[in-house]
Amino acid sequence: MASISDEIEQFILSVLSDDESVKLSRNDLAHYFSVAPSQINYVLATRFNFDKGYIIESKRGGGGCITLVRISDNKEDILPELVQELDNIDVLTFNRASNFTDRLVRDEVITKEEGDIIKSALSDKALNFPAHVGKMRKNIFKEIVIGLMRR
Amino acid sequence: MASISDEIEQFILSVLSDDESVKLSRNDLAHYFSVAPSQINYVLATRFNFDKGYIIESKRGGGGCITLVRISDNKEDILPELVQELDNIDVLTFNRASNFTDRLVRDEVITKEEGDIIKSALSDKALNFPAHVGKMRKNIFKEIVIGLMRR
DNA sequence: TATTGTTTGACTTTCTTTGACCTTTCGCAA
DNA sequence: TTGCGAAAGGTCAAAGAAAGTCAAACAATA
Repeated sequence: MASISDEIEQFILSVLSDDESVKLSRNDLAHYFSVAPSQINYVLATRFNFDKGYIIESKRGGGGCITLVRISDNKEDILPELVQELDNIDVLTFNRASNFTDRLVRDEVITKEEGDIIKSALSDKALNFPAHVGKMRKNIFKEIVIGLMRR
Repeated sequence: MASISDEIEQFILSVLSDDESVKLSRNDLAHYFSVAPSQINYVLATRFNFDKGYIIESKRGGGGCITLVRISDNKEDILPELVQELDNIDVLTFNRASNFTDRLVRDEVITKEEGDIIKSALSDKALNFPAHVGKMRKNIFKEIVIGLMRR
């Protein structure tokens, strides 16, 4: 017995088709399936999350919408591995972040210039604030990596 | 599903084209797009503000109009000016950081890809930690800009 | 029965759109 | 020359239009 969430999942998959991304209207979807709008969030959170290979972006307000992006798995699987690596650690030193970045440059996932930007963002100087430096740097770096995966 | 403000933005960009400035009639624009005249102000304030690299001048009364000027500083001056701007503020919202970044991309100081990395690093998601978000984002961004100056 | 997964709704946040009222400028008439 | 009215544009707050969050209620399953 398929739940309505399963149906919504199938529907979204069908409109996604072979495309790399789709724009969805949360309200329209909810209305179409006669469910609460927040159920769309539930479906996205459970069926189209990062672990399942998707990135969700959205904009609120008038003209707002949800963009669902399928992560291409063949391109660079260094990046998903890196995210997993980051998920497995609690804090990240600048040194380690720097090593990761160098590897991305060496493997031509990013340019040297882009690597430099990342190192700037993660430098001790950039993060000189009074708490949990390691955790937050990890956070930032993870976000940067996720951003790169969209290329 | 672009909002009408997005359409107006695109229209203005198209009439601006490669020119350094363009004269606009608020009333005509509003009438052309069937919106309230003040919506033109909204588009200018959100899409063509100083942070994004534009200056708005206007004259009221009969024959009055709005002049939109694309700031064209020397490329070498953009980054130092930005650092100074950052020194003058205490906190930096993501929105403002995003505007600054867009300008750097527009004026070809950085590539779009590099801009995306910066936005990732400065996103609320990346900085979701429990204290002084604004201050620290400013810090990070300043470091990124200083890093870019070394190129 | 305990746990896991689904559905709903109240409340929040963000961005857009509108309208009422204000200010500046110009041309014309007294 | 002054004053008035029309013709711009400006400001600001309220309403509207999305999407997000979170916890409680409900359902299914081990």
